[in-house]
Amino acid sequence: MLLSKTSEYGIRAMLHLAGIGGREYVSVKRISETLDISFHFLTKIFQQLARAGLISSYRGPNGGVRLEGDAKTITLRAVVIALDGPDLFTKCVLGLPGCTEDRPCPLHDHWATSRSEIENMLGEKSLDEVGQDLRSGGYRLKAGAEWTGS
Amino acid sequence: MLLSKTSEYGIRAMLHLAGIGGREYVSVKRISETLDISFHFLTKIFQQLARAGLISSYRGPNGGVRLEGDAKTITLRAVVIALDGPDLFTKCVLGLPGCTEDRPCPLHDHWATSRSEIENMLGEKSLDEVGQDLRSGGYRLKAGAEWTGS
DNA sequence: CAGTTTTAAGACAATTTTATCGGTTATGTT
DNA sequence: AACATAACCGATAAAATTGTCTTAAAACTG
Repeated sequence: MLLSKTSEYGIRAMLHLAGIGGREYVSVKRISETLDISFHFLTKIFQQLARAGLISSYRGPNGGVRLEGDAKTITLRAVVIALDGPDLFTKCVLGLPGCTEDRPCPLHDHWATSRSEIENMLGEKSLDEVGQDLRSGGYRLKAGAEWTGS
Repeated sequence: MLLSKTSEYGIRAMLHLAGIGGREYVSVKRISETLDISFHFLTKIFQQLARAGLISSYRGPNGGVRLEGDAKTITLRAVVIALDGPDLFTKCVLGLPGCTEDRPCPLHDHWATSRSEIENMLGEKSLDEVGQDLRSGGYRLKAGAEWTGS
């Protein structure tokens, strides 16, 4: 599995926020119900994202979470790094410590290519852009739903 | 993490066998010591690979495991599928069931590209070819070793 | 101020993955 | 036949991941 459940949920939630657009706070409860994700688990995920500075949160009535700063500058790559850590983009595919150009594993170069392909996929598009895709319709963020942009 | 520990170990062990070349049986104990992998764990991995038909095994003195059939036809893709299952090559990157062209997640197309890149990396080269690379030197399969082809 | 809504945070439980251990069975050697 | 080697197999344990619950703390409402 490429991504942990934590990252899967986190990405879906962040894309959902991007799809909504706007700067209002959205309650985690609401998001968890819309996307069919465990509320308490999602809460923790947002706490991590808040510590990483990717969202801000607000307590009390009409509180919730929202994308922090400019959605144009947030990438999925940053979300994955905040939740799963940077291993996917840095570690040897065979788990060998100190796998470098000098002392490579047999897959070193090949994996470097695949990895940058993945890094591109997650890093080239901003959350804002994907949000626009979502609003244009035709995409979904949960099982069985046609669209979950809002 | 792209691959499970099981697959990481399995690939390293299979590449090791390919690097040795030849048709003799090599004991799992010996392999586990050479590659610094838990013996009992590696035993189980080879059992899975045997059930998948990628290796054959032989009990008793001078027994062990060896690549089954022609090393030219075995790919790392087959090893990963035997150990981790086909999910990496089939499932939605966000874990959404039924994510298809018709009803895609926002990453569907992008992931399809990255995925086939990975599938290529693991599927285009045979174990035999990587084995030759190993014998030519300069690669390693364990932490801290210069070369573990034999 | 009391009560409600909502995130924050930590403890706890379940599940999956990773790893270890011990005994059994097959095979070869003496 | 007795012994050594080595894969096979099931049970167990440790660790990481995933998920749940409970209590706090903050913010609003009346």
